[in-house]
Amino acid sequence: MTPTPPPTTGPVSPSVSDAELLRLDHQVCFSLHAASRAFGGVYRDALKDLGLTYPQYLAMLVLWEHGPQPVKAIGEQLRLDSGTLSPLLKRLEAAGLVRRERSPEDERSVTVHLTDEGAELRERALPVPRRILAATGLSVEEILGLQQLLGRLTGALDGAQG
Amino acid sequence: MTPTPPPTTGPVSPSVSDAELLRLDHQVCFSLHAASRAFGGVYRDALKDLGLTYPQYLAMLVLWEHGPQPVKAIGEQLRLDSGTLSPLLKRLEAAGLVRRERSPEDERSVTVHLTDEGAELRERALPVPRRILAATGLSVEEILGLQQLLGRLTGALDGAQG
DNA sequence: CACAATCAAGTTGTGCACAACTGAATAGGG
DNA sequence: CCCTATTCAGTTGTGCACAACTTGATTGTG
Repeated sequence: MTPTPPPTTGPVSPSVSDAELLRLDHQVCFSLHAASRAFGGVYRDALKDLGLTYPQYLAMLVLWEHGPQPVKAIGEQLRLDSGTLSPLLKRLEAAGLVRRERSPEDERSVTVHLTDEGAELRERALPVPRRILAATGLSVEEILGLQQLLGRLTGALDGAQG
Repeated sequence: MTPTPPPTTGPVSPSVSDAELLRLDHQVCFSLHAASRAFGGVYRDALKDLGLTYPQYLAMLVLWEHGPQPVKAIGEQLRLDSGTLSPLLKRLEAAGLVRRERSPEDERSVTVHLTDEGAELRERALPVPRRILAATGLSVEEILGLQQLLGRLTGALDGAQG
């Protein structure tokens, strides 16, 4: 019955129709979107006691792991620009967790430091990941596989546009 | 003050320290977050010509697939509440793609219909998924596997809290 | 019937994401 | 040395996500 639908583009099996892809696509993009927001919900609960949002927690992870660094470096690790980071870091500063200082060598740059309070918060954050990992219901192996696949995916998508 | 590493939860290998998990966790949550946003960027490009954002496209997919339905039903399929959907649908209505009508049977409910213009937009959206799929650099099999894993993940996370 | 509980959609307020832009500082080329 | 281009952080504006709340309709129970 199929008079061979148009072989529009390269690597994708051309035996699948556009109309079918519109549904498959629904599933893929939606699955990722939903998973990301479901993660956000679980983190919201886990981080409530710490007074952090999920992206604020990501920023704190960077500082806990790698110490004081400029806004730009944090942005590169989280793939966020200053339009997102500037207000986020100001909120962390208002909460007393970080300090922002103009770099003396380069007056354009602002270095973000942990305060004592911010450094101490790490202790209270330590049990969070185990809680999250348990909530995923996945094995460590599956998590690692997912991570690797997502890494490849992000690399390809970033390369395609952006 | 536990000298023994806490056997806190069940399925997670207790041989991994909290400190290591704090880094693993960084990778997992971050990978998903980054992948989701990378997807958003590619969709942004692909949907620019259609004048749709990514979440607006998701809402249109639901209407293209399943026809007119109440706001609540759309919200259940996209896992979005009225706080997100109400303004989004108002923007789609302002763009002339949908119409919203109070249901005569239940005056609380608002049914969302496609306009002719909204229905026609589907034709122009047909090539989008193939473009996205190509940008992922993944095979259809990998996509399906990812989808399935993400579905399990979302189910577990939604069950854990939310 | 009356009235409390529930339900749908919408509103408000906070925070994130990102494009487009501003302003100040620095680096580089003539 | 000057002047242009680039870089970094920040600001503005739009849209999404979600909690908490409001409003009006419906349902259920006494």
